Amino acid sequence: MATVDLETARTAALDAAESLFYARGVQSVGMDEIRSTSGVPLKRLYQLFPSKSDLVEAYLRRRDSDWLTSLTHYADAHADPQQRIPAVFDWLEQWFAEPGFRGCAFVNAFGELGATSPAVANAVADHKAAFRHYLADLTTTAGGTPALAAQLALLAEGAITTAAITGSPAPARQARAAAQLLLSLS
Amino acid sequence: MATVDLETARTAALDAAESLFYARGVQSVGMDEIRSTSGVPLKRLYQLFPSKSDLVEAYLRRRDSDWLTSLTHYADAHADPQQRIPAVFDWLEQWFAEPGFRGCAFVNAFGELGATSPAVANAVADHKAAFRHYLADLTTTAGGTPALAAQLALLAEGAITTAAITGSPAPARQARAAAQLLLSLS
DNA sequence: CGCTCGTGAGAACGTGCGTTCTCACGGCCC
DNA sequence: GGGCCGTGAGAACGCACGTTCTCACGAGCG
Repeated sequence: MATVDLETARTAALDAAESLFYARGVQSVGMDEIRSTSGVPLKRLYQLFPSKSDLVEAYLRRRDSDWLTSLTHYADAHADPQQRIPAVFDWLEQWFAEPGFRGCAFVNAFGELGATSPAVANAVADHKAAFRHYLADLTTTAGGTPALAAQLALLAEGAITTAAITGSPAPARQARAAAQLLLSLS
Repeated sequence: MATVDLETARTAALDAAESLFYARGVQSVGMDEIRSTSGVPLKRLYQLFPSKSDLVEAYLRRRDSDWLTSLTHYADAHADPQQRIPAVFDWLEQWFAEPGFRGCAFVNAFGELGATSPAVANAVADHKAAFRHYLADLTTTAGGTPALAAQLALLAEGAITTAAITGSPAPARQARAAAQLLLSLS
């Protein structure tokens, strides 16, 4: 029966979309390449995602949840709330050092499509809001103010962008040091 | 004589390219729209810029120099070196509040084309390096270390991205406050 | 005055790609 | 076993757009 693999097909499509869109940008990847990479025939691709924009949005939504899940698992593993914030930057450093790292998928998508697609702009805004929200939780748990949390978010954001453009994971350590300093003042 | 307006045509073309590319992204603006907006006929556009990629690169190069010139004029107007660094963030805040602000043109271009065009990736890297270099000058003049300069750059970078995505100029003030704190520790 | 050469306006060409259509195939139900 | 329906593979369509070509025009020169 075919309906069985509907979910697997969806996963395969999203896997292909994620690796291709992230590596090369949305507009330089055609639906045909999604098809050949995923093995999901075009017809079913369009059953699952009525248009390319739908696939793009689903890609962003899934990546949002995966990314944040991975980060929170890593940081929350530290029992001491004071150590969870530096751990965020450690996690970033590992991410930056991964082969194929090319910055924040959401920032990239925003630059590419934010001006022409409100759906993309919203997905990006939601992702960043979720990240700031998580950081705010960590910060208040560690005894910091919301203002500090906002500053830590800026450091992380700047580190991601700078690491992408320079191709070096060093910004993670610089941001971590600044975060520690700001944290120690509160 | 036609050769007279070669420079004016070039300027008009770059003006149109800048406003259109920045507002909507490179790939959603066609050469024909550059033509109609600038008034420069297609033939001459292709004399000035043999391909769209050349126009894109020229757009980035000119914006790099204009952007940095505007920033340095603003910050260097402050006699006290200690005040120049906060002034950078004041300048950012004014920029963020401008109508049509849509983040850093270079970060946007990187997300759109960085993976497929080395020329764009290089232009972006050069721009960010120039910015960091300027900030490093300001920082050492104010008695800070290179490490501090790097952290200030991350704050600025994060503020730009966050302001773009949230549509609010508030990140400039948050980054300014963090910068002042870090500066006061050195 | 006629010839030439560069220009401007816009048509035309080629390609890439999002989306849809064709058609033969293979299970499933009566 | 025979019609029916969904499937897979891929061709086909339509459009957008980068790039080039056509052609009529007007200035400069012998």
